[in-house]
Amino acid sequence: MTEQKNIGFQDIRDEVINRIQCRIWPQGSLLPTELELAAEFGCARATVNRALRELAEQGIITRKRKGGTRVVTTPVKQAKLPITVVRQTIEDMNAEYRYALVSRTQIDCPAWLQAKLGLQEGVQILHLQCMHHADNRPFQFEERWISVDAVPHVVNESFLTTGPNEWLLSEVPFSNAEIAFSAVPATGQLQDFLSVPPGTPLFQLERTTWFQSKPVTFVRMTFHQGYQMRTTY
Amino acid sequence: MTEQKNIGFQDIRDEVINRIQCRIWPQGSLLPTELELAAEFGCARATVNRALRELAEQGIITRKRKGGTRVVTTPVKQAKLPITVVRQTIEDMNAEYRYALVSRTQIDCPAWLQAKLGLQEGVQILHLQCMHHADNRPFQFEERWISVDAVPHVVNESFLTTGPNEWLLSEVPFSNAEIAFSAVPATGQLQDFLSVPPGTPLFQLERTTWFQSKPVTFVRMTFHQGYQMRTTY
DNA sequence: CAGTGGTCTAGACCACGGT
DNA sequence: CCGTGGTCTAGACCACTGG
Repeated sequence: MTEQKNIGFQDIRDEVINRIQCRIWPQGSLLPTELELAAEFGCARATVNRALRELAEQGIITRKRKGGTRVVTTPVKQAKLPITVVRQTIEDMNAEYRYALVSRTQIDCPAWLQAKLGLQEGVQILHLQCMHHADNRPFQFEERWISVDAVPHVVNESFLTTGPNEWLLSEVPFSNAEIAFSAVPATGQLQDFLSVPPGTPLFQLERTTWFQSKPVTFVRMTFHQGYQMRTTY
Repeated sequence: MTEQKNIGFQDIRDEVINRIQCRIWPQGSLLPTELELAAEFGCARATVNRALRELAEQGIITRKRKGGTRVVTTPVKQAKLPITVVRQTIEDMNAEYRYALVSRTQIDCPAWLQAKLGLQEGVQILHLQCMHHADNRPFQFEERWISVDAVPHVVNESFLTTGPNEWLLSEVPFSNAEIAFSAVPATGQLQDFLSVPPGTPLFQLERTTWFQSKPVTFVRMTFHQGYQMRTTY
């Protein structure tokens, strides 16, 4: 007796993936309807729906009312990359984390930042520079601008012992952001703080953050020489 | 009469997000059970379940049987970044795409690649070098190694007019991959093909791809000076 | 052991959009 | 128009896990 467990939505999902990979359902082709699949697998339509909805979220198939379900022709893979705080990243490497505040000044919003964040004129900005070390070696130089208007009590924070990254995370959680990765040459402060010769290629991450449609902060994080950001899909 | 439409799972999801942002349910706190929420919103438990499941996938809450649903303390944001073919990227910029094959050789698998892909000894590898141009300016230099064992008929492909990226996408769709981003200096061929002075910082993406647990290809894509990869969350 | 989320069902109604 | 997916319901059973 081959015991047949009840079919679950995961079984259906895996079987659909399999049939697509085996070209039983080639790229661009039309899949059976939910009702037909439910009949084939001997389960409720809701179960098939859940399986196919998940695959649609992953971008493997597209679904249209009345149009049916199709295998996409040019899959657009979505790499999910977890954005954690630096301390986490470093501790995950089993290295000792050390934080240091470099500078902290309150300024009028410079024009370039005004434009980037879409702010009014004359807004006050808290400008911070920080260093993050791993096992006493430079790991990341962080330069950050925070809108005092968006987070008024930021002015009461010294940021001497805790980085702005972690403070903002608990203060303004679940915000939205735009991220840009690039390669930049080590110049000015970067040379000194990251201990590299001028012109050294460095990996840089810029992020603009909003909370409920209100600009909160812009940050530029530059990593040590040779840093790699990794992910999977 | 304030007409009250039926509550949908999206309404519940948005309301939960709102309550979390307003600190009605602070970080780390316990949410009501699905049954309680269903009663409050006047809908079925399945509807609440769908809403909360979605938030759990986004990493905003964590759910445990018997343990209940909690707001996470340190949200780990997941940036989704769409991986498309270069041609698509360029055409989306309204630029003219041009592809050129630089070299194509079949070789014994070098030791470093063997280790990286976990291949046997003496495996045959097709080694390709290609250039991708946008409006006749260098955009990306692509260096690729393909396992002949995994995709035997790759040897019949000249890759004179179509890049290996697009060919593999239609040949081995829906594969898994590991990705690494970094900043590298322009050296050797990179200087020439990307028309930059030696040492120029360049953004580089390396990707190893598997199909059904079998290593297929390793690719190193180096972008033109100043390239930025962007995403959102 | 008992409470909570995880999943499935059979049925229903609706919204979109191709024919 | 009418077929397809999108969603909701009321109920059920199960699996995990905290007390």
